[in-house]
Amino acid sequence: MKKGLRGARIEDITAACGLSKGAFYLHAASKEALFGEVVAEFSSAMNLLIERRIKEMERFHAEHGPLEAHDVAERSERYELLVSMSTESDLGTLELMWAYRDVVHVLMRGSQGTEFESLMWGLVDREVSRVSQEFQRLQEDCVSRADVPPTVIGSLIVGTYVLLAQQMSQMEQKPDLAAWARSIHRLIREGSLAPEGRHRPASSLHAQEDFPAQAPGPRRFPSP
Amino acid sequence: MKKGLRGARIEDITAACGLSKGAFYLHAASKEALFGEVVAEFSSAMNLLIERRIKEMERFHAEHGPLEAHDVAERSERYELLVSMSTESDLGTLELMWAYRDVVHVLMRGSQGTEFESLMWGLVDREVSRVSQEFQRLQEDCVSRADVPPTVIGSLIVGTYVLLAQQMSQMEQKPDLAAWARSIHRLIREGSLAPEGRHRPASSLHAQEDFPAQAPGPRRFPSP
DNA sequence: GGAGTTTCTGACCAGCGGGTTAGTAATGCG
DNA sequence: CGCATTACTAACCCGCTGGTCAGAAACTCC
Repeated sequence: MKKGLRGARIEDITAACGLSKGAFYLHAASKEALFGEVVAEFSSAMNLLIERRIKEMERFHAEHGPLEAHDVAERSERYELLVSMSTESDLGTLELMWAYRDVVHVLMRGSQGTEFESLMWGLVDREVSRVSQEFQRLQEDCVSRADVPPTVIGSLIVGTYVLLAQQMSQMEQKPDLAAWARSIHRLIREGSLAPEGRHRPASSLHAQEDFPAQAPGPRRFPSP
Repeated sequence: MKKGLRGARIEDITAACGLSKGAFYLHAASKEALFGEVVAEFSSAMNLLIERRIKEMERFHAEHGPLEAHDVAERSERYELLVSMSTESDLGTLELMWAYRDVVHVLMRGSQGTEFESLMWGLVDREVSRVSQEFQRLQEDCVSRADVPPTVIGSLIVGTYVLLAQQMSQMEQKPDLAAWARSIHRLIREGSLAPEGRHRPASSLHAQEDFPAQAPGPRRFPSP
C-alpha cells in the first residue's frame, strides 16, 4: 500500500481516492497530520488495552495473591485463570493489530526519521519491559524458571507479536488469531518439546491441534 | 545514525566524514550503491551461515537418522548434539547481526520503498519457513509438540531474533550473545514455567543462571 | 434558473536534494 | 623545482514534491 511515509507522495494518496492533489489540503493539513490522526487512534486504543491489562493484573494479585510453585504443578484454578486472562489480553492486542495492520506495517518499516518512529518502538520497548517485569515477578515466586533473563523472555514474546503483525499486512484473509494466541502461550509456558511419555502415530491426524491443514492464509501482494 | 536511506542526505554522509558533497561521487556511484556494497557483504555472510546450517542439519540426519520421542525423554547423545548444533548456529547468526547491527537496523526500519526492503524481509520470510520446516519434521517424529502450527514456532523464533537485532543497535556494549542463544533455546524447548518439583528460595541468588544482575547493557542514543 | 455555498481542479511556486563539473588544493615523483 | 596525478571543493543545474490559490464545477435551496 504505502512505500513509507517519505515514499508516499501526496498525489499518490489523492489519486488512490480519485481526486487531485489540491483536494488533499481541504481534508488534512499535511501528510503527517493525516497519518498522525490514524496513528493516534491506533495508539490510544493500544494504550487502553495495555492499561486495562495492567489493572486486571493488579486486581488479580490483590484478589488471589502471588502464585506459588505448586500452582503450576497442579494447574490450580487461579493459575488457569491467570493463563486465560493473559491469553485473552493477547488476543485483544492481536485483533487490534489486525485492524490496523497496514498502519502498523508503515509505523514499523517506514517511519524511520519521522516523528512516528519513536512512537511505535517506544511502545514496543515499554511492552518488552512490562512483560519482563511480569516474568521477573513470576520468577521471584518460583513460578517461572529463573535461569533465563526476564528481558529475553520479554523480547521473545514481544518479538513474536511484532513479527506476526508484519506478516498480517501481507495476508488477504484474517488468520485464526485466537489459535495464534493459544499456540504462543502454550509454547511460551510449556515449550516446543513433545510432552513426555506421549507417543502418537506420525501419520494420523492429531486431535485438538490448533491449526488446519496449512496454517497461514494466502499472501497479499502490495498494490502498486 | 541514519534516518533511513531516504532520510539520509548525501551531504549528511559526507559532512560526517568532513568532506564536501562532490567528494562522495569520487567514491561511490550513488547512495544506494554505497549502501548496497555493505548490504551485499552482510547478505552473503548471512546466506553462507544459512547454507552451512542446512548442510550441517542434513549431515546430522544422514549420520544419526531421525530423532524419536525417547531421545528427548532421556536426553540422548544425538539429541544433545542437535541442540548444541543449533544453539551454536544461532550464536553465529547473533554475532553476525551484532557486527552489522546498524546496517540491519536501517534495513529493517528504514528501507521501505527501496530495493533493499525485500532483501531483508525476504531473508526473514525464508528463515521463518526454514525453521517451520525443521519443526514440522520434529513434529512428524513426535519430538516436538504437534498441537501448535509449525509456522507459529517459526515466527516465534525468528521474531525473537529480529527484535533482538533491533535492540542491538541501541546498545553501546556487546551483550553476552551466547547467553542469549542459550536462554532462547532453553525457552523454546522447555518453556518458561519453572521445572516441576524444584523449589528455590525467592531471595537467594540462583546458581548457573544465564545472566548477571541486570541483563542488557546501557542504551546508545542516536547521534544527531 | 440563479444566487450562494461547498467541493474540487490543475497550473503554479519554492525549496530541497541528487547529481555534475570546472576549477583548486594536496600529494607524489623525477 | 616543476610537472603530473590524485583528491577535493563549491557553485550550479534540474527534477521532484510539498504546498498554494484562483477559478471551475457541482450541488443546494429558494
